[in-house]
Amino acid sequence: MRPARLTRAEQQAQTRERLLAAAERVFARHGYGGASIDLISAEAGYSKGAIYSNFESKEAVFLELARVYMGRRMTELEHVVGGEPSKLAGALSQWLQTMQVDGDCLMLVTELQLQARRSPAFAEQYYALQQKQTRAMAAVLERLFKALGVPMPMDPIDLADAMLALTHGITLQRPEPKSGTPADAGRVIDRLMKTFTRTQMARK
Amino acid sequence: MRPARLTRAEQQAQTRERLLAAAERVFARHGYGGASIDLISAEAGYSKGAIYSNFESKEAVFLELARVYMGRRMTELEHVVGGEPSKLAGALSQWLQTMQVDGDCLMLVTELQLQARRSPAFAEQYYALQQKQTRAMAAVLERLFKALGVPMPMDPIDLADAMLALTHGITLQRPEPKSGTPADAGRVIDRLMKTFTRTQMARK
Amino acid sequence: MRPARLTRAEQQAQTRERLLAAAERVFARHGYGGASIDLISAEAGYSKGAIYSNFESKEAVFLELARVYMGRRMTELEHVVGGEPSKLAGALSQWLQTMQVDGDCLMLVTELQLQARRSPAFAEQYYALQQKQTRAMAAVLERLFKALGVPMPMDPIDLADAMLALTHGITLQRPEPKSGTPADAGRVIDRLMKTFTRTQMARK
Amino acid sequence: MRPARLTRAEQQAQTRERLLAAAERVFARHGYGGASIDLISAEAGYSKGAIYSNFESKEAVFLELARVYMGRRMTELEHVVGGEPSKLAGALSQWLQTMQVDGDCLMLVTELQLQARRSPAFAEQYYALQQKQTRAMAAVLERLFKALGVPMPMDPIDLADAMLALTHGITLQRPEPKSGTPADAGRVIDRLMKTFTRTQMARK
DNA sequence: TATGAATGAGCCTTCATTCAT
DNA sequence: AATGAATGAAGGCTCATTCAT
Repeated sequence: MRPARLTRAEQQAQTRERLLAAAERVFARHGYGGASIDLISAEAGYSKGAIYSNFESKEAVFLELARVYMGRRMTELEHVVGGEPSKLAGALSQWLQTMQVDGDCLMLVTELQLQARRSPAFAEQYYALQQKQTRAMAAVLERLFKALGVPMPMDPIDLADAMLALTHGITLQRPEPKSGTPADAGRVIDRLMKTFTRTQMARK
Repeated sequence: MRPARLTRAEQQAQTRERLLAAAERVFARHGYGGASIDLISAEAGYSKGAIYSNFESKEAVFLELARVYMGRRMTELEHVVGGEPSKLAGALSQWLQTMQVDGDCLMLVTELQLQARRSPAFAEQYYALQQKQTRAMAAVLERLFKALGVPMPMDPIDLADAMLALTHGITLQRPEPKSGTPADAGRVIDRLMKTFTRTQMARK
Repeated sequence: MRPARLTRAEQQAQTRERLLAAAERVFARHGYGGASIDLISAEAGYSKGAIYSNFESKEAVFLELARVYMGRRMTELEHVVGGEPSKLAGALSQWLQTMQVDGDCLMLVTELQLQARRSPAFAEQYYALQQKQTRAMAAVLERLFKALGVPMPMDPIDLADAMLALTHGITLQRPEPKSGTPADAGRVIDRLMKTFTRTQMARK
Repeated sequence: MRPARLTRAEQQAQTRERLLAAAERVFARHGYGGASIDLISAEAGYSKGAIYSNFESKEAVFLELARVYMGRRMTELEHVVGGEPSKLAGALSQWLQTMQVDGDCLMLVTELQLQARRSPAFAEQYYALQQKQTRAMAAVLERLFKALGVPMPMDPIDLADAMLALTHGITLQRPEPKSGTPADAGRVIDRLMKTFTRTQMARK
């Protein structure tokens, strides 16, 4: 049987993961500039040094976080694509809403995008990840419109881009919904989506 | 006759304006946290102290900048509303494109929105300004759809919100267009706009 | 008749006096380091510039203040010396108590003494003024003991020195008396004084 | 066996002590306001940051210094109380003279007292320490008078207060004795002390 | 590997001082 | 003479990073 004690490698992996999870919360809450190494390591229950044992620098933590976070979102999105056609619209809406429900998530993405605008090195990595996401989203939309028997109103990639931008943009430009209040932004997005599909049908 | 030398009040007004202009560039380039008082004053050609002769604090500079910047955008938008109906669509598109052409503008707005999420005091002031903008935008859209004889696909305020969010979001999520390259994002927005109006007409 | 308007010279003298009075309050309240030129001039109802029109520098204001303040105390003390012998003890006690009643006065004297320890230039001026004060005090004591028919327990200058030091020291080392509460320090000083005179009488 | 190298805790304790020793010198020389963190850390041979690794803030350094310094004086005083009765007067005189010999000590105490007048938080801590000192001093005086068979001329606490105030006050109001010159103030204090005790005996 | 004391660059802010008005 | 905008040198403090333990 596996011993209760973790091996060295597992230990370190665990530390790394905890640090990244803490970094996600702290970067989201305080932004890149406002997040200090001290804050992050304390949030993870470690000392400053632990970060430097696992990452090159503060920026490296951020970069790795970008990879991990975007990867997670991608995985979720792939589940949506692979799901049942009848549940596509709902699952998509759900996926999009995450950003509105989870304020941390919004702030984190915004910080990533700002960083990409500022650091070319970071940009290269980040835009590649984002492009993958857009493509996956486009695939979802294609399946969705096909399932509805409605022609797409524009290039799928452009539409995917627009949907992602809209979701992010509308959430960012509104006050954080008070807990308990339903995120109003979701309603607008859904409404827009329906407009597309319904009016298209009407067209025929 | 007016003296060649500026009066003291004029002098100070000039300094203030130059500082704000510099602040706009620096905040946009480095973000709120990354913009230092030193950087801003140097960019304006003054010493650090000049800022504190004209503003209460760094945050006060940022707040004033928000007011001035949003005010400018509002004035432009009001010109669009007041313009000739036939040129409405073009003028609107133009107005929206500013954000894509001017990277500074984008970064600044993003910083404003982030700050609003972080500082309740700032939020209060900022969201009020933004709401005014949304309303003006809604008025433009109403005039536009009426001129085209097309019913609006949704509540004008929601649509205005969506258009603004989309413009901002799509620009932020794309790499900064290399100078010379046309901003690709504009194409998507225009395409979306046309989809709305054309399909609606088809509906009849 | 004298015109209501002051002459130039009178105007300036008035400004100077007001500035010094303000300086006294502000230096006392905030100490030399904590008193800013802005604070002083504002307290006097003028702008910063007024100070530099009337004094060389911040230190010059302090120096002049020392002269004016010590001069005032000397004048008061001379009134005590010149007064009626029977009222000598009371008047002296009164004079000493000023320091305990007026917290500002205490802080100011302390600041002067500290400055004298730090700046040799200042020291030269200050100790001369203080010596005059001590001599005057010694004269008062001599008259007092003679009036009481009691021999002085020690050299008059030494005793004067001791009394002044005691008054200052005991006030400084106690918490500021809450307004309304009688200054407790006065009691100790009077007690000490009586001890001297009474016990001396008993000696005979 | 103990390693030649200090353990980490010992290292830090050493740093802390050196910083405090440096702070004592610098605060004494320049006063609270004039002592900068830079100056203190440089005097100790460390960088600015070392102070913030060991103390909360500048005021915390000062407060800790007050504790350490007053503690040291208390310990010395307790040795005086516990000493042989016959040597009491001499030891006491010695203890009091420290303030006159050590200019730094004087300035430091004065700064402490000023700070207590300005900061209520500091006051609370400081006056408690001072009260302990006064009580110890009162105990010394009681033993002294008893050993001499002389009744105390007033309440022991009041007399202790007066002696401490006198010592401090007389030193502060005199020019710093040139090195080599005997501190003249000591003579006055001893003379005063003798007056008390001798005259009291005469009384009988 | 993880710790955390120490470093030192950099930040926001204050303030004595200057000088054109 | 008085004003107050602008200067520029500090000052207290934060924080990414290093390194001995």
